[in-house]
Amino acid sequence: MTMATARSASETELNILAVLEEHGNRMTFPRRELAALLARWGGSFSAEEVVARMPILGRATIYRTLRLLVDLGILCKTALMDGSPRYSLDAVHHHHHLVCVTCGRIDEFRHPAVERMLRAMAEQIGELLGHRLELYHRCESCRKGPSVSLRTHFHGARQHAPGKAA
Amino acid sequence: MTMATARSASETELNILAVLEEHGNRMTFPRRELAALLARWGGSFSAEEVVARMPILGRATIYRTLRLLVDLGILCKTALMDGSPRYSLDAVHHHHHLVCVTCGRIDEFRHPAVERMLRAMAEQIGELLGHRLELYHRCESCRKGPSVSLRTHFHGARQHAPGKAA
DNA sequence: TAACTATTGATACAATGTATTGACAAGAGA
DNA sequence: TCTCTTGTCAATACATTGTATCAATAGTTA
Repeated sequence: MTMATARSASETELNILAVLEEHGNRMTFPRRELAALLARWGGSFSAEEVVARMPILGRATIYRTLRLLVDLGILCKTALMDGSPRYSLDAVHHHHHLVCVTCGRIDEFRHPAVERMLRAMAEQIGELLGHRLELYHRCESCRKGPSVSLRTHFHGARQHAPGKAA
Repeated sequence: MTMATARSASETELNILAVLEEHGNRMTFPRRELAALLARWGGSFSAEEVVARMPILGRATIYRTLRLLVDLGILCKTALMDGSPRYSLDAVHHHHHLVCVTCGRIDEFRHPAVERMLRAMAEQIGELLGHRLELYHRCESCRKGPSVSLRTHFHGARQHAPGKAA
């Protein structure tokens, strides 16, 4: 299984700014601030967590910028098992997600078995326009240590539950 | 690829009521009404669409009942490519989803390639607690006829787009 | 039938965004 | 360098998709 390799925060920050510029976006104060913040973040985050850490910026600006970064392929928008959205840096270009149900940690991975499956399905379907694959587990530190839960209350409907899936 | 086989609406309705009862739930007016409605629906639907067609019932009741039915494995909650939730009847017990990006039609399927992939990943990860797999395409009728779009405006972030995925 | 309790409906609120709009500032051209 | 155009911002209102609360009610059982 190929896992994403880390990049330094400042390198990531410069990369974000570069991609923004390449696509003809202006280099504004909010975008610089957000690039710096997200590059340093480490792990996954919700939009509101970013809002809380950047009270100088307007909420709408933050949501707009997150969407822009997702569109540019800089961020990934993934769902926890309960469906609530999380953002994370997109290190590898095409990949899938390994999401910890306890702490919300999101790892990117590539695996031949997944690629094989997608090729097989594309052939069956004829026109595969996109896909969504998330695997839920408990990460190493959550399996050991006293698990720090991500949120008090998990709401919404779960996806395929333990007994049904895998 | 194994596709789900249809069941008659009244048969489905009785099945919903039976499962509800088996789990010690009371047979109330809203539940009977919703069982009848959903059994006849055909295709996928949003919670608000159900609310609109059942103005006699309270919104909270409808959301509560949908969640109950998802928990009981009668309904599936799936996401469109833009992330917006859709409900559909769960015909096969363990399955995956083929979602039409144009009309929102959701088909269930099972495929050995997917099962193989899940087994391989479970072995790698050690503890696979759940997964989410959706494949996006355009269904047969949307590929032919003048496509009737599901909603005017698609908002939110897309998942892996054509160029990136598959 | 009475009593017990799950369920309902109304309402408020939470999470996660998008649309609108007037103000402003970044960057292009003179 | 100055101005002008236009993208961008912040504020705000609103949309979508739910959940929490709580008094009233209706299913179920004794």
